[in-house]
Amino acid sequence: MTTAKRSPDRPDRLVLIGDTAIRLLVERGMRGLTHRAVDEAAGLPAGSTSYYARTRVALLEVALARMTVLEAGEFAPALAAGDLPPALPGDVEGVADMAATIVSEAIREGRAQKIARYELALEATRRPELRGMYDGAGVAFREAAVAMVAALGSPEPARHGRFLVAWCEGVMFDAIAGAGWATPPSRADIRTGIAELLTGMLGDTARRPRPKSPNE
Amino acid sequence: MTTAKRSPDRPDRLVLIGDTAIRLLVERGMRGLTHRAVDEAAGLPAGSTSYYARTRVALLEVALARMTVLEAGEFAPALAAGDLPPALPGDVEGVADMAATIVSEAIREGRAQKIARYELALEATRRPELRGMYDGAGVAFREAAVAMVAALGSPEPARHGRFLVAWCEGVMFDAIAGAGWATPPSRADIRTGIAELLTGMLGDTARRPRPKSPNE
DNA sequence: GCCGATTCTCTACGGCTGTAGTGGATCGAA
DNA sequence: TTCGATCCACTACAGCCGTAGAGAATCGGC
Repeated sequence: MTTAKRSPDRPDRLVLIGDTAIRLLVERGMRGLTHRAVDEAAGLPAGSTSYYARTRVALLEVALARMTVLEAGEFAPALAAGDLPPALPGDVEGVADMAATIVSEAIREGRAQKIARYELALEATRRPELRGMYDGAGVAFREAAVAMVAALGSPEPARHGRFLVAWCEGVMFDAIAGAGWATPPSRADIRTGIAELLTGMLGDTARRPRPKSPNE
Repeated sequence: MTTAKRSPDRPDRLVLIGDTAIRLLVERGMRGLTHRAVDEAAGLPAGSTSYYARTRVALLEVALARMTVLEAGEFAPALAAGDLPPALPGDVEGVADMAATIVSEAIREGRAQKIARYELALEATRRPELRGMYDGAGVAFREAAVAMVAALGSPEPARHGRFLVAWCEGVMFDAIAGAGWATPPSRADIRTGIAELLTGMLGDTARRPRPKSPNE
């Protein structure tokens, strides 16, 4: 009942502040994100951001909360459509194809959002208040990965899901903020890479109990 | 001849400033790295950092240069000892073992340094001056990875080397700054994961030319 | 022992930062 | 319509920031 009533036509100020904070984080980094800069960039009256987010950590929380919503919105269609987990025990290619789409788009259209996310991840390293919010944000995505590798027949879905996500994160970081920024991998390369990773995970223990060398 | 002569006993001020800047980057983030903070944290007379690094970007360059030296020092023993590339065409386990050691140590003892590196990578996103220096820093490491997978028999060493490094980076980021910070993977898990990735890479194209589905 | 050049210390300055408080505008209930 | 409460715009303030320059200290050649 404290913040329940708002006129529905006005795009909630906190959303605007959150979006602008994310934009500043991307364009100017953590040093460029200030209360006054948000006011200016968002075209808000001076002091507005300082009112809605009284302290700096509150401002970071607004940005992180907004980013959580944005990221959830990205995966919502795929998750809601029941596409994952694909549930076909051997469909490595299908999973690789879908994951490659996500990663490839994250590198290109989603580049800015990823930079903001990295910035907040680093900040969460030093601010316990942000840690919980950050960790909670990607939990649905990570659980989907675990469910997916489990459906593929992984004998260790927890570890395999975690490493699958880590592979994707590493490719994204390299392409967005790392040395690979100038030559981001093609969607096809990513797809092949994920397929190789999955094949290695499933082939070693699931399909072949132990014999390490191929049969010929 | 401009900066050639220095009394050899004094630990070069720039090294001390660089080390301290890295420490501040880890402990307080980009907003905590300031000329005055370095002076104070390093016990230098007020204004020293501002003299050695006249501008802010100069200070970041000092930190990045120092980090490049530190990281080179870590891999120097292994590289100098001729351990890599191991050069045995099928020695997946050996390579996985060595890489797992590097990653596992980076997560634990090297955690702080990695945080500083991420911080600078993000900054390089916005500062072209830092970009070249950052990209050049890890080039030896990445080339070693390419040489290694080539020695293992990879038909696409460039792509495979890149993705191997990306996998490692992803695992490290997750364990250091991501949601996996509370439960970092064990060295054994990392070793297994790398072995799976390499098996998938080499098995799919090298050992079997084309037939995509298993033969049964 | 002297002196010019280099190396360093210290201080100044305009500008930006986080945060809090004050007073006016707006809204819903009576 | 009146009035209390909420929402918001604006201002104040103490402190820290990057950067530049003036002068002291130190060093090496003579």
